Amino acid sequence: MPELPEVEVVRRSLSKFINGQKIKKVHIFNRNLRYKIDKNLKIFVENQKVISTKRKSKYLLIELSNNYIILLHLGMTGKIFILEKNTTHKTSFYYDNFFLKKHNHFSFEFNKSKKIIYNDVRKFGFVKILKKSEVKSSSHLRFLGPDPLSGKFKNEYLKNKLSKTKKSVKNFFMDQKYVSGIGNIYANEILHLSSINPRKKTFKIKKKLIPYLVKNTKLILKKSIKYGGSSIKDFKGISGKKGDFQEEFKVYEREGLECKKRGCNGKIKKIYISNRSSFFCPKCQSN
DNA sequence: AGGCATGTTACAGG
DNA sequence: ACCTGTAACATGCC
Repeated sequence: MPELPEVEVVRRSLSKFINGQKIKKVHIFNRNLRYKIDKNLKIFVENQKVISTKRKSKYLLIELSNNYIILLHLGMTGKIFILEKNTTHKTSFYYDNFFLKKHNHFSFEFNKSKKIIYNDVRKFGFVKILKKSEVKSSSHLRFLGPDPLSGKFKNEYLKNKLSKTKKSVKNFFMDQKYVSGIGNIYANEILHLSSINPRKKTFKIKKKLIPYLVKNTKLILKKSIKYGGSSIKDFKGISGKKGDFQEEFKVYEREGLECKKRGCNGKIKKIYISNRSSFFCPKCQSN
């Protein structure tokens, strides 16, 4: 499910739900994730209050009152479910339903009728507990480039990096050390909006186009967040709500269909770049 | 049945 | 050193 917009959508609702709350109980159902869940998770987390819920790239960082951080990555299929009983509307429906679901890995209980569950079909996600002071230098966050929605991702930065690498522009946008948070879907969409061929080598990109690339990157990601993220396969927000940005896809998964750009009637093509499916319009992305 | 899938990481080879 | 392709991880969907 999760690239930057989906993780941000999750973060926003999660932070409303858990910030300021004390985690009374941790349950571990299945320790097998990308990294085996640390048995000590319980010890560090139980009886701590949630101070903040932040996002860095595709990672979620839950800050606790004991100066530890829960570092969470959703991998491809990680989901967080909110379970709240005694509410009049839909959330109560999810309560019993999701508790019995397959692929639950762990849960945090705030009180008898309020918990969150981490569920991950493909087990590519992980959860780690780190000292606050060690987070930035951790192997996961250490080499991350700027968040594309931050002020650091601007024309000069992109110009500088694009000129110094020989990758295809699509691989560049998916490379977390240059820009962090963009994956396959949004890389495709950003390049289409910017009329740039995904195979184009970064150093060959016209300098003139760089401000558009920066602008379009931010635009696509923000728009997706506004739509609640993309629900391909089965991404859902934490109380079970679907995102709608997939309706806005201009190229992703649109092989053979007509290009949606105004005045362009090209046919979307699917190719593989570094083994990842890539979609583009040969007519308006011939650059 | 086989190919494909939103992510990350390691390795081989050019 | 940089880049690409391949594979691995685990599971489900078409």
